[in-house]
Amino acid sequence: MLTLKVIAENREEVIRRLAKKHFDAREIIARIIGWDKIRRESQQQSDANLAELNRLSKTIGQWMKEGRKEEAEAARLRVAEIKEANKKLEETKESAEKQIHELSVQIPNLPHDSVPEGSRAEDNLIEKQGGPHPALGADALPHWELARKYDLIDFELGVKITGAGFPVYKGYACRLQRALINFFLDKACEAGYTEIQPPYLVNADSGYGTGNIPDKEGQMYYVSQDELYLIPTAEIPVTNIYRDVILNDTDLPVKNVAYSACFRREAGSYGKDVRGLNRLHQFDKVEIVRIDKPEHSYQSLQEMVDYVQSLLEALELPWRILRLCGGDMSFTSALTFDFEVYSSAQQRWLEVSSVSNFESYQANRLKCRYRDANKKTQLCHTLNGSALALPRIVAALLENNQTPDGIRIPGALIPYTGFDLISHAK
RNA sequence: GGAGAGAUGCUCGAGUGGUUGAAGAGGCACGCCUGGAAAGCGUGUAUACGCCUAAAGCGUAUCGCGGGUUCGAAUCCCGCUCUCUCCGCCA
Repeated sequence: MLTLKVIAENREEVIRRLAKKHFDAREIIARIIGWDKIRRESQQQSDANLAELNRLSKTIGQWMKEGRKEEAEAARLRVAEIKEANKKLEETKESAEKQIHELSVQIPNLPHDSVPEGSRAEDNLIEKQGGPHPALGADALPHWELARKYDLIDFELGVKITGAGFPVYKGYACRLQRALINFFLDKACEAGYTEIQPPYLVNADSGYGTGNIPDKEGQMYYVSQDELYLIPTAEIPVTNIYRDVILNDTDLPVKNVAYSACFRREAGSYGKDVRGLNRLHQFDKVEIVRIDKPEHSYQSLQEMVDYVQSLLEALELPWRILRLCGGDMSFTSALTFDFEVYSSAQQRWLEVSSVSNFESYQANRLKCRYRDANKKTQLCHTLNGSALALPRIVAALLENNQTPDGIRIPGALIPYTGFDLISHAK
């Protein structure tokens, strides 16, 4: 969330910038500032009272020793009075703090100045594109047909065991997935990321820290017996490593990478969007996370974008990078680049990665700070990106690389798969 | 799951009702010393909020978390969480 300081000191600018996200912040900010006034006033009075109380307590102790009973008794009565008066003040202060907090979490992050205007996915800006587009015949099959043809993925079996959106991978598909995970992890380690294996279930504090709670609470599976959430992305546990942590400026940028299974309820999705591997309740993903100094975070973002691009090029897939418009960005992001891969048989672009700079928005919730060169603590910037999510990569690999002889494996993956062609069920 | 013990600052560790934000040691930083280093000596070493334009300074809160007793709580009482040990179970 935005800091109170930013909201209060740059009121008009905040309102102006949030308009790009189609969020009218005027009223909510006015309310926050109103509560802040109440908060300050009640704290000032309350602190003054407590100061007197502390003074009196010490004096009473002194007087008791000296045997000045009557004076001590009078002071004791005075303390009771102050305490009674302070009760109300503290209640006022606490409720003001609560209001400020509840209102603050409703305000999305400020979009970066370079975020394009727009409200829908069509308004996103195509930043860059590349990769080979295969020339497929009219008889090209979508990946769910290929999955059946080569007995790679059994969607119906998943329905039987669990439900829709939980496919069962078999044989070559499993090898391909393991290959991709290892390939992505190896590449990230080569690029200087430290590998993390995080828990797949997180508590509410962690969900809150990254902004998934309360905003996207309904998208997470919840284990009520233990009050834990299944992670929709490794971003949550990995970023929360740094919750309530003060880093040294020499530690930054922190660069972590984690593979995890991801679980998403995807409530409200339907139609061709969810066909085959396009949208699943459980999938695998390798995620990169960075914690950085504010002045360096946009360079980090660029490095992450370049890195993800290099993965797609190594996989020889047709890709494009979108700079998301204000209306299509997430609540918590300041600048997001989406990566899409062209799924040639479906003839549509599939999102395979989303790389974002959250600036200090998450860090403020996480209380993730660092000590700068002047030993002052200030909020870090957090960034993350998929590098990469598997299912749509698998879909695109199957579709784009289909040949009459079978499905060709890109060269970079062959050392990991141990085969270069999927030509029959296995 | 059952029984017991514990949770103090960057770390270890003292503290069982009164200038204790907290002894002592270690670590770290800076300074002195040295040709250089080590040793030694000295100084410093939490966070949040509020007051102040800012700094300095001052006030308040914080000794796992929440509540209570008391003029006064790290210290007493209650609840919760977590950690450790033993038993049970188990990849």
